[in-house]
Amino acid sequence: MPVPESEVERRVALLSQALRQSGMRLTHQRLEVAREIARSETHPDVEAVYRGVRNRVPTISLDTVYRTLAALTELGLIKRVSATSGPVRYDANPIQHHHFVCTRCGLIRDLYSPTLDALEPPEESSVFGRLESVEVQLRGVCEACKRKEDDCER
Amino acid sequence: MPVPESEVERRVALLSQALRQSGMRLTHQRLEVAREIARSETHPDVEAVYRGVRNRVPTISLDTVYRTLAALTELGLIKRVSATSGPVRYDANPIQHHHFVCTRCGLIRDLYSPTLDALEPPEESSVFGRLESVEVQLRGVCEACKRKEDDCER
DNA sequence: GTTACTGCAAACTTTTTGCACGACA
DNA sequence: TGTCGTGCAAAAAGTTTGCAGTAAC
Repeated sequence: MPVPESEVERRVALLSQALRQSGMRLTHQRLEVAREIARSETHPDVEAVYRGVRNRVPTISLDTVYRTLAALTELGLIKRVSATSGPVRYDANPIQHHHFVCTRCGLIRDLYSPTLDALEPPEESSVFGRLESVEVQLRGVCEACKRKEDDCER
Repeated sequence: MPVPESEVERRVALLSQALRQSGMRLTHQRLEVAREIARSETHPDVEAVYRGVRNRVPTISLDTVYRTLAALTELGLIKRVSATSGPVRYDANPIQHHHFVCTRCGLIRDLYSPTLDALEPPEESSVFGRLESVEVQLRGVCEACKRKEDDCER
């Protein structure tokens, strides 16, 4: 089931307005990238967005899609599904735990919480397939990055 | 605070035993990669594991570290922190929601749940920094991949 | 008319793969 | 001894950057 056209346009309007307000120019390319991602339900990667937009803007470059998605993410208008960018990172801690992830620098800290461990996945999630684990990700800005932000504002 | 040496050795023993049981050979390189990741608290990427192991096995190659970590992940002994590997994927759905992620094929499905939305992050998580969002990730094997597995077992 | 944005090309980073030699069981 | 694993090298995949022309405001 696709996102209804009215909802798509509502999202595009939000994205457009936010781009404007942040001082960025609302170019044809950015508008169409925004429309493509607003319409998507499949959590596309950059390449997939590029393919979609090219149907309407055949001359757009992959770089522009990268730059636009990065800008929208920076403004908090869209999100990366994986919390961190860059290389894959591993975790060998076999004890049940959760993560705090800094969206600025990628810092990851373990979080132990019996309350979170006890979390019951909703009934309906079984339609997706066989569940193997539940992980809660707290996303935010770590202390170090907070200090850096404060320093810059002075 | 480092992982206590006794806990490290316990984890290494678990990893070694599991490697053996799966029919893989327990080489010097694999043992040291296992030790390095068991000891780590920082959710290292492949490069960082490589640097650590090289102190003890100067001739090990980066490829071997890649292959060993991939094998340990495949066996479910360690986990990637980001649910999916491969290119970064985006989400433009502004409505609060959570994700089901297939650990085999990377499929991501949105999950709406007022119960999960209402989740209160534990008090102590505020020491990490400023919290901005909470996302619950259900990980497992999607219906399509389950079918593929069943087909192979016949 | 300015200034920011785009497309192109090249560079860089991260990850994967083919192959011959060496090591584990 | 046979087979699996390793290191090397090269390639592939994903992402970033500098620059000159172009378009938004």
